[in-house]
Amino acid sequence: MNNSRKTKTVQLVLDLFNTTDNALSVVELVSVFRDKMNKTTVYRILERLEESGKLHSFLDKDGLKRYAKGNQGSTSSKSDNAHPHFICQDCGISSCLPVEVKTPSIPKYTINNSEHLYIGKCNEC
Amino acid sequence: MNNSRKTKTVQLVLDLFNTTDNALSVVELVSVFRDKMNKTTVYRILERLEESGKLHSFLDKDGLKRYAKGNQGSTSSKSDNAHPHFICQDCGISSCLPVEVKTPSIPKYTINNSEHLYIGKCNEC
DNA sequence: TTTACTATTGCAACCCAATTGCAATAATAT
DNA sequence: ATATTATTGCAATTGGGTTGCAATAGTAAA
Repeated sequence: MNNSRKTKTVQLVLDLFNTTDNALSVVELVSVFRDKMNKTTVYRILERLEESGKLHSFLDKDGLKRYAKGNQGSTSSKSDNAHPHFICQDCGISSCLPVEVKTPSIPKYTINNSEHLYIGKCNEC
Repeated sequence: MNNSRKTKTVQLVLDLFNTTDNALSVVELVSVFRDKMNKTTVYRILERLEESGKLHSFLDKDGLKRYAKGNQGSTSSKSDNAHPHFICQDCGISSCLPVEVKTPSIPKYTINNSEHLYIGKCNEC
């Protein structure tokens, strides 16, 4: 049996992520859905969509949580398919970069996971 | 003239950072200096030490601000001397990794700054 | 020294992203 | 239809971080 229910609110969130590949901050999402659902609901839906691998998340340079399409792990091998995230210092748009990131091996350290954030200017700015 | 004053509180903070190369979270520092100075003072001293290049900071994977010795920029060429930061998933210890990080060039994107965080196990754990 | 100037600090209040408890609601299986 | 329970709304709370302002204490000049 499948535990997840197809609610209208979840569908709204999925619909939005089907229109963009950008990484959207929870703050934005809460605002976007201001009239459609409760703030707490937004947080919880995103949480579930990440757990099920439909979205992945990271913290941007302001410590705000952002979500984007796709699965970046939740499985053991999170570092295998790690990709950098970009955020434009001018317009604030954020996206996943389709680039391989190779984790350096450090003596005496085991690295299981990595986060890479690039700050700069996008092609629009 | 030098604008910065040698206060007892600043000296306490500097003394602590002279005993370790680790990256300490502000939360830890506020707790450590609980009886010596006010929370706000800790925040402001760290801010000033970073401005003057004696410390540098980053956000860890929980979004907590951490400070460690050294200058990671504040000048224009922040990405030039960027180094990754490590945090142990077991004991929580965090440190700067003495490794070069090369920023990939992405078509149509200008990257001015980058943050790299590795999560894993330190040699103690 | 003593005085004047102002950087620094302490305190209380505040900001805001994120979380929690719980009752009400609405999917889904039978 | 009905029972079950995942999901939601709401209000309150948590916690890292910030701000305003008066009091305090370095520091330079007299």
